Amino acid sequence: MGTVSKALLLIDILSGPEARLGLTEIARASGFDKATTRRLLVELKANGFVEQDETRRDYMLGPALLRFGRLREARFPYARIADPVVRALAEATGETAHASEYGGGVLASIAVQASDKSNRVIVELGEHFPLHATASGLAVLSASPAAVVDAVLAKALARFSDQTQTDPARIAALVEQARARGYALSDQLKERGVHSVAAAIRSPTGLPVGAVAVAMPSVRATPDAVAKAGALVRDAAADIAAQLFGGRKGQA
Amino acid sequence: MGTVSKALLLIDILSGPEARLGLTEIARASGFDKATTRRLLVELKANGFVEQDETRRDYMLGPALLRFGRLREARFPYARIADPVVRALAEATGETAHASEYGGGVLASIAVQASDKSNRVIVELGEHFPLHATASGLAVLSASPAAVVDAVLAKALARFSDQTQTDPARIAALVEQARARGYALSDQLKERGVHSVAAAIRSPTGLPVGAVAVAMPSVRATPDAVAKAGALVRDAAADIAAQLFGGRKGQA
DNA sequence: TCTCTCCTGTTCAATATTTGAACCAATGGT
DNA sequence: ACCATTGGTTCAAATATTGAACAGGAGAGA
Repeated sequence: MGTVSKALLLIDILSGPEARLGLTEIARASGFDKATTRRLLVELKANGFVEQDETRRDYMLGPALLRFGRLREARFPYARIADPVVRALAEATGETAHASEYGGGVLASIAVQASDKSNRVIVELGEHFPLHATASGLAVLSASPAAVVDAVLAKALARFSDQTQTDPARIAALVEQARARGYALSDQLKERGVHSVAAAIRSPTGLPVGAVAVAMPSVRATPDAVAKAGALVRDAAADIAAQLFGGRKGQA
Repeated sequence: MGTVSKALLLIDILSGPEARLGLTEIARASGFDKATTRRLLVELKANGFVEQDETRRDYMLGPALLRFGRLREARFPYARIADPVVRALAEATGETAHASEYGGGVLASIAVQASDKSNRVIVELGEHFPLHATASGLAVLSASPAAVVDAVLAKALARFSDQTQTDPARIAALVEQARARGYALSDQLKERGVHSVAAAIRSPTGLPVGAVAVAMPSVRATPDAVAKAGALVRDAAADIAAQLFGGRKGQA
């Protein structure tokens, strides 16, 4: 693992549920030595990627991330385009809808609109979606080259619920179904009681840049509701792709 | 210069005016060897901080930046708070207004509202403000400890216009005036014909987290207009600080 | 088609950086 | 007063980084 990846892992750790972490906590979470962790943090801090509280001495995400993030968004307006589509999707289905972006091997939510029902699925902004155990992940895999799918299924098959599939062949079958159907399903794969429907957002080259999904409590996941959501997420994905890549010069 | 800083410099380069750059261009811009540059890029790419076009082979800012930037913003909602204040400021003065964030030694714009006059000052989102030659920079220095001011004035004194001050003592005097006045002025320091007025946004510890500014063409920078803008930016800065740090547990 | 040029990407011995156990000082709880 | 835990520092040993030279491909021009 290169030094750069180590530093970026620290940023990842600071993106966890705890917004502010002390040196020792970060060292523990990363598995690096305290001295190493600190040197990395100091360097990240000097570049504005993390910020340190003057008095409490703990660390948090820095302002540079916002700056670069805004620039990225200005050049590739994923969130700006996905946001309204996600809101419309939540309104049309009455369920929680979200869009995620795929990059660097991770799929993470970038836009969320919660359902207004009292029994609803909660999705956090920035939350990671394991590729093998979420509808969004399966959708992304269904738009990825076979080599990538194989590589993913060869390793990361964490178990989240008693419904999580961990057999590569079974997951490959789910991916294949998703490809044929145009959208992916997750029937409580990651969490009991949650049923998700997702479609991949594809670049002009066909590769996935992310996914749009609707997540509903299993009790409301009737075949009809699922089919309706499936058609809607497929349209939403196509809509986002069209807006992202529509009138522009080629983007990957 | 540590490895991490080198990698982050590449991100900085990719934030330049050219959104997509090839390996050789990035190597040239950074001054690193081609092999080094590539290794860093590959590692950044594996973490989603840069993205590479599959066919053109050139590099651009990656999706992870947006993800972390949104998280940063969710935890420290600088842009969300600054945006409306900046818009109000632009409306009240009829001039271009902007807010910038300070971190990692750089001060960069994070919110901009252009004047609707035809003769107006243009400020780009993400644009850097040299600390010694802009009103925003002087405002930040005026809220910084003397040691920091000295360190800054000891090195970076680039010349931008024939009005740019490069004598540390002269700049220190401007900083002192800004401190006494509560806002800083830049009379064509960076660019001929541009007059700016800025106030620092201070955390509860007194340290600057950024600045708010109004930038007007010199022809409209009458003493009255400047004084009015000064009072407004001072209020705007206090407003933003109050909202940022108001009802919350201590933030740096 | 051949050649020339500029590009991305690779290799490996020389070199500079990173690493981590042991250390210090400070703080807070008992 | 003590112990446990924190942030931070040191320096020889271990490891990752460096960069000149190289390979292969794409495009331009003759």
